Amino acid sequence: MTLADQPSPTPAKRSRRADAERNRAAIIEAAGTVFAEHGGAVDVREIARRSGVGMGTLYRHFPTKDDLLLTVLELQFGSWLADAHQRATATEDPWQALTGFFEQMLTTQSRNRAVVESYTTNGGPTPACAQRCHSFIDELRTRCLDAGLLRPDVTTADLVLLSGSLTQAVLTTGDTHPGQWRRLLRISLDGLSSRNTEPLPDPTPHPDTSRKD
Amino acid sequence: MTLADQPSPTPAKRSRRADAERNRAAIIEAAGTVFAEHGGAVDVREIARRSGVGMGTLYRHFPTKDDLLLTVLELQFGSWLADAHQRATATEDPWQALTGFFEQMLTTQSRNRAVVESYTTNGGPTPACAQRCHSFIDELRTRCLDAGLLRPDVTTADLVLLSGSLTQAVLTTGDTHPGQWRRLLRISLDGLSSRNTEPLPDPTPHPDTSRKD
Amino acid sequence: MTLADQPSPTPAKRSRRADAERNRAAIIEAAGTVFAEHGGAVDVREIARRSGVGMGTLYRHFPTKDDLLLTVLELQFGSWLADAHQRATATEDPWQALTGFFEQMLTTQSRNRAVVESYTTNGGPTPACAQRCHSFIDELRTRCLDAGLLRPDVTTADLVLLSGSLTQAVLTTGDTHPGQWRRLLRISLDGLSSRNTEPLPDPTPHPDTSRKD
Amino acid sequence: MTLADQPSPTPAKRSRRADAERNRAAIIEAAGTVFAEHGGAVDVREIARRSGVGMGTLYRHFPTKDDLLLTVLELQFGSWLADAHQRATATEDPWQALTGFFEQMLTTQSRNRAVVESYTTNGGPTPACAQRCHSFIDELRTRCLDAGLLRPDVTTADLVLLSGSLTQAVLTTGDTHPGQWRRLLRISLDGLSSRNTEPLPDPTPHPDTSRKD
DNA sequence: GATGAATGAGGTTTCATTCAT
DNA sequence: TATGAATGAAACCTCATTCAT
Repeated sequence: MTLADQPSPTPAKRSRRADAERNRAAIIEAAGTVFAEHGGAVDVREIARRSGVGMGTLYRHFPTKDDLLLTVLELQFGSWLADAHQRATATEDPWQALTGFFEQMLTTQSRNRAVVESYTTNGGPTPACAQRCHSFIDELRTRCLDAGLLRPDVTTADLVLLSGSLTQAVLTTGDTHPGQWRRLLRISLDGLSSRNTEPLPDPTPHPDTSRKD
Repeated sequence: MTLADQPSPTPAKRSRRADAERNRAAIIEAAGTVFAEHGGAVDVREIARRSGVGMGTLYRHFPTKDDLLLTVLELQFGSWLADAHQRATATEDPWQALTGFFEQMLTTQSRNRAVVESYTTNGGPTPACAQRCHSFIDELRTRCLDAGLLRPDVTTADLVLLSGSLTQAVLTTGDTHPGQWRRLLRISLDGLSSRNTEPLPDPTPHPDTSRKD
Repeated sequence: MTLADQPSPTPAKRSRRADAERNRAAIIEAAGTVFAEHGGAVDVREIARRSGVGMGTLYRHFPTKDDLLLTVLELQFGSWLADAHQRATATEDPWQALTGFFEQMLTTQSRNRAVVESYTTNGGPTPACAQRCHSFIDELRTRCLDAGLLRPDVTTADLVLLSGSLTQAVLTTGDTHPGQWRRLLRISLDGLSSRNTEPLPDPTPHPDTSRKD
Repeated sequence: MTLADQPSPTPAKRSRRADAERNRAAIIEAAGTVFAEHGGAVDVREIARRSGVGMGTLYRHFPTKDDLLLTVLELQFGSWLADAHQRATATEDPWQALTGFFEQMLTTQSRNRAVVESYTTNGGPTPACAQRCHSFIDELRTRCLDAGLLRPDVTTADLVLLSGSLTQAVLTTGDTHPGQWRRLLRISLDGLSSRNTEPLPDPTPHPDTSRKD
């Protein structure tokens, strides 16, 4: 594709690999779309059809439907996180970085049923993904805290939970009220700002301070 | 089969009715539990087993699995809404009423997979349910607005969306971090308070300010 | 079908069960035939077709293809062993009892691919079956030994192994040379008789008496 | 690809041939092992993997899985028979020759699932193989008969059948009771000896002397 | 009206064979 | 010519729904 393309010294073995790789990419792309549209319960055949390969090819690349789903989710998650990282690094203002992160996350994962399902079922595509996401959000949080912009007792877990929660909202309103989630995001961000001085409730509430039932 | 079969003057038809009603109730109760535990994708047989009736009986009362699911969701939703109404009426302070509403909603719908799924898929169990919920929340909003406690441009749709969004968070953390969602709720409520003066973004963004794609 | 058929006092519940039982029997019968003809690797659909039931019915009665196979084998084995027991008890002469046992076994299991496969793979349909068979053969052996008719160092394991071995021979010649296995049986029985006085080789041969490779 | 590719005066075509022959040998060797271990139902890929060639190469040499299986069986059978022949020729004592033949057969074909399967399914790898085996056994039989060591009415078919039968026994006990089949062999051989004077039953029993069923 | 067995389309996965490189 | 990815027809099994009793 680039000018530097080796015209002939490439061994034959390579060209086959390229074809397989193209198929693999097609499968992943199709699966990404289909899973996003219909969730993880779709018929595998739909993916095979959409990617233009036979069932056998699909199962050669991914030994199990679940493997395919996980691979797709991890890839989507990975590329999203990479993008998020880059944007955050490029943004001077800590609060802007945090805001931008949420914006991008919700824009990207909007309409992706499989991703939202994964949040509901496993708290994220994969434990590893969840961990990476946690680390990244922790950076954003630290930056905001150091700048005195974030409520001091907001934990990373709070922000992670907020992400998943908003993701759900985006999916819900995706088709009908496209822009509405931004309002919710603003509300949440305002609630996160250091202007709010009251401490957040203890995650493990004292039995005497909580109501009976 | 014998004459003694009808011990009371009640005609046979009526006793059938009572029996049928009891069955219907058993089915609904069992379905409520099972759908809440496993989501809408459970095997119908599990419900028949748990309710102690045969498949035929179940399908006599509910012609479709989906009918059963909807009925159950509507009933659960109805009783929840009635309770919410009563509590709200009994609460003087508008803000307390709003807060209590969210608390109760999230406490009740926590761990109910079917309800959360319904928010994701259809924005609520039923259009009718969504409408009733909307109306009720509108009342709470109006009370808070009149008392000057709520951000003036918060719409009812915003609050409804927030409900669904938080519901998701509750389900996610239900088993592992039981109390954490209360922190998220506090953050959101703080963001809703009238202390926040900046206007919320327009739900239907102007074409010139939004990006092309 | 017979005159004694109860016209009505049979409760409804019973009749359903009877139908199901008839289906179950039909499945077992069909499976018995099909497995015997084609071995354990046949398509389950063939069994469903032959028994006149749908796939679901088949899988309601037997949760797994393997369950079905095992059930069929156990039943066939059980009825065969019961018959064998009865015959042996009815036979005075110990040697005749032993002979008759082999005759009946080989006659019955002739042409049954699944049974022979089970001997090859697991040494019998089931550990339990193998055990019962072992016990029964042990009785026969003891009777012959006590009468001084059997080579004294023949073990029950030897006889069991001989059974499986001959079974194979029967299957092989079943279609082409129907009666030939009887000659083999006679040869084996002659080899088992106490006329043969030389001791049998030790099952764990001494390293010095065995050849190098 | 370069001129140096042809170090010897042999034309390129010939080196191809050599390569192809090496591949064919590798396939046969691997297939022999794999079929012996797992039987004829193994995945063809396992053979390709073990032989280090691609699927295409495999199918160029053997147009069908069954062709490969048959070829392998014939070869194994051929080399086995050649060895058997040589040993028999080298053995003076006829009875020893017969005994040695069985010993060698059972030792060699022990643990070879494909061979045993072939006996069950087709009475041997191939009609041709069966024929050659038959001829060879016939020689052994004649020698023993001439020496007056063998029961006079033992046919070659009897001995062939006995071979297949014992083969099965060997496979069955191969892993668990390695030496036991030798006891069975001894019993059979004792039954074959001319000490046994009673005539063997007629292979095609007269309808009047045989029982009705 | 109740029962639960029966149905069969549809889902995931395997594997002998072909074909583009 | 060798390669191994691609193919797709089964194979096994599930489950919403119907129906005979």
